[in-house]
Amino acid sequence: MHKKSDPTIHDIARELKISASTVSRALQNNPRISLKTREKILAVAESMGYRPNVIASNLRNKRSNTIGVVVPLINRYFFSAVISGVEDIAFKAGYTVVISQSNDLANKEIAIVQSMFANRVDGLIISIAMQATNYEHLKMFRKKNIPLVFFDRAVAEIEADKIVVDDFNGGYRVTQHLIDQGYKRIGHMAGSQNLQTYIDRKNGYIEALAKNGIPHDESLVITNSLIAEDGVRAVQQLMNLSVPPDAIFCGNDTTALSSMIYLRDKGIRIPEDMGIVGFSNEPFSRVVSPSISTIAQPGFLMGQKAAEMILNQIEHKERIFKTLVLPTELIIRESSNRKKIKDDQLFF
Amino acid sequence: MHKKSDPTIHDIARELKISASTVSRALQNNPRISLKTREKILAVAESMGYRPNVIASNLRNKRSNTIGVVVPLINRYFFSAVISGVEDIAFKAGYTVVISQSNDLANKEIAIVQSMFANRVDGLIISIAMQATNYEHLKMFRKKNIPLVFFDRAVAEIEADKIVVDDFNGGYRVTQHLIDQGYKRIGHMAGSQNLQTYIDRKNGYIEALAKNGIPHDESLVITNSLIAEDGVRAVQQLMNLSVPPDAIFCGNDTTALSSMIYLRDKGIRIPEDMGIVGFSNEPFSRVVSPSISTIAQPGFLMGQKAAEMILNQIEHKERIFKTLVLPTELIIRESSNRKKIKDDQLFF
DNA sequence: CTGAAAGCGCTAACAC
DNA sequence: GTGTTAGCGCTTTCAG
Repeated sequence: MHKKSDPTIHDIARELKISASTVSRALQNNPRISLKTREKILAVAESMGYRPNVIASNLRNKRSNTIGVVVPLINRYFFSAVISGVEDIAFKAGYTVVISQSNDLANKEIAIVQSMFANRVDGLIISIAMQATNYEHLKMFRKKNIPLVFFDRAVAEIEADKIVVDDFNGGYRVTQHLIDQGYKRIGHMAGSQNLQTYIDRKNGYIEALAKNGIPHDESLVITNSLIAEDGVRAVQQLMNLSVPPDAIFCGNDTTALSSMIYLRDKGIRIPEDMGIVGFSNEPFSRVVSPSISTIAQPGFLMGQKAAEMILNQIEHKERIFKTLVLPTELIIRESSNRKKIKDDQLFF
Repeated sequence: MHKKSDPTIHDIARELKISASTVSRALQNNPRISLKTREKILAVAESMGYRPNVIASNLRNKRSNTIGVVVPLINRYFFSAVISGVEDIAFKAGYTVVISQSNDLANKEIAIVQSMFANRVDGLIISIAMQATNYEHLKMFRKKNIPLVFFDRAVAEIEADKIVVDDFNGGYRVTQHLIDQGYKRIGHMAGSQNLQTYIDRKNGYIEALAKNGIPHDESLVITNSLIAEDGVRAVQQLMNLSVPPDAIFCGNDTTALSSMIYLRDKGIRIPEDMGIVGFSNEPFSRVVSPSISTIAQPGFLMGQKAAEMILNQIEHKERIFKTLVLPTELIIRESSNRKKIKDDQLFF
């Protein structure tokens, strides 16, 4: 890794003709070491360019001072905001954060989690891959009692700290909002029903319809992976129905946008002829035209909370698992606001 | 970290009444171990739920199998794309990636780099903080001969592998394009002139003006931190000039967008009255209205290349430092295309 | 082909 | 207040 010449506590000790333990203690500000020796040691350490070898220390202490974070995609605003929040808290607490992305693939997720285990992370913060169906790799973490926190996408059958947004409520409010705007036939583009997140969004949608006495029509619900192309395919399918919808609650902003572009190209006016609402409040949703109504999820906060939860488990051996449900916010923008009830300031 | 019960190679050895060294060798597929014993060992390891302790192995091997990545902001499309590229290559090569963000603050960058050194990363990939002015912390990496790769924002005075985009050419082409579109008085919003990146973009701008016989007017150039609010302030300042510009080459897409919104609110038509070009091809730039002309930087590719370079240094002790300049691409969209010479497909 | 032994750099009883 | 010692889990000579 480096030149062999990296100084160790033994080098410092030899230089000062004292023992390595004294050096070790001084470096940790152990009060048993006299101020004088401590200062001498610090001075020599500095002059030799000494840097503690965290690996050795970790081995000895049986901890890595490292928190693992696994996300489906780094390269997505919501997830990078979460990572940013985790990093913020963890760094301040003196932890290193290692990040990996599963690309939503079960196999990559398994490999990552095993590698993190082998690296003896002190805790794991994870949002599971859409494709995952088997959770043995995560159960192992639980079995070994390694702190585990799920965020956004949690596994119901595993006991752990969980932090999610209120997807049900989000789905409910989106749907209610569309109804309030006078839309009569509301479709839904749902994400993988393996994930509670998307189940909840859909259930919120169904519940809101029911509460308003609107019959639920399964042909208006399309389930897919919510990438841009899926949005186009789904909207095509919906528009081919004998009675197409006049509004669509899209499972995320990506599909909301791709649907919107498709519809616009077909000459369908938004929000006049068709209402569109997304989910996640991706940065682009406020700046596209028409701007996209959506549900804001507090990503950065979620990351901070997840980090706090895992630090709690790590440092206080907390063993009562909590599920934290963060509120969502309905942001009404142009794409669904045909009654012009409010105007979101189009600005950063 | 875990329960004490994590099995080690000694536990496996005891179980099979053989020595730990044999187990170690078998686990590494050392050919000196007979197939029979190897298989027995693998079977027992599997049944005991053995996972190698990478920390111990790293200590012994004096390497961490870890690559450090430092970015100004995780939560920015370009940087998260780079991270994604690094992660892609590093993971395949069996390395762990640890990521930290400097928030563009010099002090945080120093703390991060020192922490990464203490963690004995095998190499460091970094894009330096805008606020940084002192590079001692990075020189230390060089002195210790730890592989170092700069991407996007490099330090000229430090010898290392570097991978940048052709910012000069990018700035040049943006400006030439604006001239070709018939804009006569072109302003520039420049980023911190501590960073070569922004110096080059500005120099490209100046050179293009010169080549076209347009005198360079310093009052048309505003230097700031290129956050959204800076864009607004800068455009206000430019519009208050006795002869305001009729086009602005913004240092990034964020300021391009905020300027555009400000101008639109003032009733200035884009691109008719004012041409706007950004830089970086943030995802939103293609979907806003008008869509923003910009320079595409291949983030994911850059990350992959950076990872390849560092692996080369780590594994082949490569000591000839290269600077890789990736080409940029001018993407002409609505915000500067008043001659309608081409139409970028507004789609994913 | 397998084993014994030493040591990576640090920490923490346990001594004095 | 400081030193001695053992050991974290793994790898790797060196022997046989």
